[in-house]
Amino acid sequence: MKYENRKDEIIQTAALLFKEKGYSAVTMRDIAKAVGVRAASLYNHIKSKQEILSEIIIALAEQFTCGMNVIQDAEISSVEKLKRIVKLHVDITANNQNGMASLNNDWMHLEADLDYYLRLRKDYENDFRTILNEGIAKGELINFDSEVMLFSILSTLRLLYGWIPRREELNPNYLADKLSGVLLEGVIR
Amino acid sequence: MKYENRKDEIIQTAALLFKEKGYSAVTMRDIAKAVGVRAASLYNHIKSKQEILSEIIIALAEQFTCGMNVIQDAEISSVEKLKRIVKLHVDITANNQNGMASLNNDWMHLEADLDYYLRLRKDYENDFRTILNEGIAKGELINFDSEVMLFSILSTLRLLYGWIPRREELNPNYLADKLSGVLLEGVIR
DNA sequence: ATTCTAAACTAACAAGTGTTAGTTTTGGTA
DNA sequence: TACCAAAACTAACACTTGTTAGTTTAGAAT
Repeated sequence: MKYENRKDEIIQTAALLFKEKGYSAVTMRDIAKAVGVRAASLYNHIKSKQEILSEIIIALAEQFTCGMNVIQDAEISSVEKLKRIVKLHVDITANNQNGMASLNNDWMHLEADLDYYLRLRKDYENDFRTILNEGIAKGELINFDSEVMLFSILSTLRLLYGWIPRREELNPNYLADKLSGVLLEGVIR
Repeated sequence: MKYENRKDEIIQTAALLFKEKGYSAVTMRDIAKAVGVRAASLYNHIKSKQEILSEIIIALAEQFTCGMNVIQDAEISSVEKLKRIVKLHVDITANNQNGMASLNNDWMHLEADLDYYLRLRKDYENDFRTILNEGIAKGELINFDSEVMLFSILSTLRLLYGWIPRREELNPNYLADKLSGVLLEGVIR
């Protein structure tokens, strides 16, 4: 059972098209054709093109917020928290590669939900920053510029969506492990 | 002297708008208004909207190709080559933040030059891969999955464009140094 | 068999798209 | 001053956009 219902089918189909061409370049007629229906029929299930984008992005942003809250409250080392963040990104991305493209590239086309999205993203980044600074303070992490560390790790995790699909043979646990290794331990012997 | 001529002004202005909303969401009338002119007047300087995108992306792609060729031919260690790649990205991005957004997000809207762009990108990635594999073979780099290493480093470098502008106080040498540190040596003490 | 509702359809809209044709303005050179 | 080309302008084009109105179809419940 690939889709829960027609609305879900429309949203998932749209997410695929948004990933390939971006939100603005995809028309309601494109989505309709991919679903096998006329453009006007889409409006029996969704309110607007905007609503499709919002449902894709907000659902994902809330998954990240939720996952981060769990990690933050766990009583584990800072390094372990970083590993769980990597795992969080790998898991969410593996389950929704197409939607992650919209989250990364089309968030600025949100209208009603733009402020809400920006708040979620800012909070997420602040939580991430806090974990890094705690790790530095406790001596678990090298005392590099924590902004550079945040940017470096997060940008890799953000582009996972365009990379995972090409290596479907990999299971998420293996990938999260390897990625944690490279991101946290570096590449120099 | 900010612009070489009016064509250059149009292209740089367009690049800024493309970064903010994406190629497809920016209209010729948007570009014209930002330049301070009517849309039809743009066509005295450029052939089409497509041409603007091509000039932005291809110029940058060729800079990377050129830079990579120099690095590849240098007689230096693999680690030193990686550091020079980081510097290459920092320098090009610092000089063209807006254009880098198009290179990353709007390349799929290229038409005539799409194949050429894809070839340049593929060659660049292959050269990068070769440097990593040589480093592993010579024992300079940890024997991690080289595809994971390639993805991890390159994805960070690709998103520099959205991050550099927020820290204009940093000079490129300092940033390249810090970034090389985190990317190559990791963050764990 | 009849009813009814969800969901498909056709047709059309007003606004916006990239681009062209033809005309006027501008500012340096003869 | 007269000229001329570069570059601005106005007006319009053919087409595409998201969306709505009104109608028909399909299939489950009575």
